[in-house]
Amino acid sequence: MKMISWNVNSIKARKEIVLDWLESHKPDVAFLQELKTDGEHYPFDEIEALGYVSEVNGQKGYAGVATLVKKGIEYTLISKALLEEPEEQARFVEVEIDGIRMINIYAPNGNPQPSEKYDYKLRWYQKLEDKLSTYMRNETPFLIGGDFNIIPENKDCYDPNAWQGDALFTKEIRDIYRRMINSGMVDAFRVFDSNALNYTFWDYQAGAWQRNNGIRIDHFLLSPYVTDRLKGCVIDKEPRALDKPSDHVPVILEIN
DNA sequence: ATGTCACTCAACGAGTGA
Repeated sequence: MKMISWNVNSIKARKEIVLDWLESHKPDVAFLQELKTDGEHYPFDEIEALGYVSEVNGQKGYAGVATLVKKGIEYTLISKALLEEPEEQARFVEVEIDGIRMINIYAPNGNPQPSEKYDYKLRWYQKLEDKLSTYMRNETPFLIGGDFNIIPENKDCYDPNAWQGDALFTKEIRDIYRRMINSGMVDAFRVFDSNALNYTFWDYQAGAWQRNNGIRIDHFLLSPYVTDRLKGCVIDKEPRALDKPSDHVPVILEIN
């Protein structure tokens, strides 16, 4: 099974790029983030024409996530809310396929730090940790993918000094990621490329892409059951070089 | 050279978020 995670930074602005990419790569499941629409501009019809059902958790102009499942694959919608119902920010979709919980997240950015937004990020991640530790304790097979807005380690950014004090790189935030790893979840990308300087995001500003001044903040974490079935995990940098690109690129996960 | 982009609201630019 081929899965992808991609922060598209507006599905309306990125529609053609995303449709073209889906058509050529044909993932079975796609996690999209930062749709920036409540559904009015979500291309349900075009995506269905490519052979996908969309589970959209959207909101107007901000955040928003969608999980696309190829038609013919049986799935169950588990939830579109992490915190409580109804949720004020659309950042979560959970489905189950073949006994595996599949969680699509767009974690809060949290900048500036400190601020109310940073506190919200901490509260949001506390809820996520609670959910995932329950799954680990119960040995529920799961994977979680998306824009974590966490730079896990120094090697996950071009210039660690430039990110000091940023809400993506405080010790407090990196500790959240480390706790998830220490509890037994596996960072799928690092299984195959343990020291590579590969990024998933390059800022639009200051020629960040041309200078390869990027960060790795889009991840797939796997429970032990899913780790045993891991075949591959790669970052596709190609879409970042297109005209009018997203500032993030897709991460591709393959599991048996 | 903080060198960008996409959104909303009520306009034809300012403010916000990333």
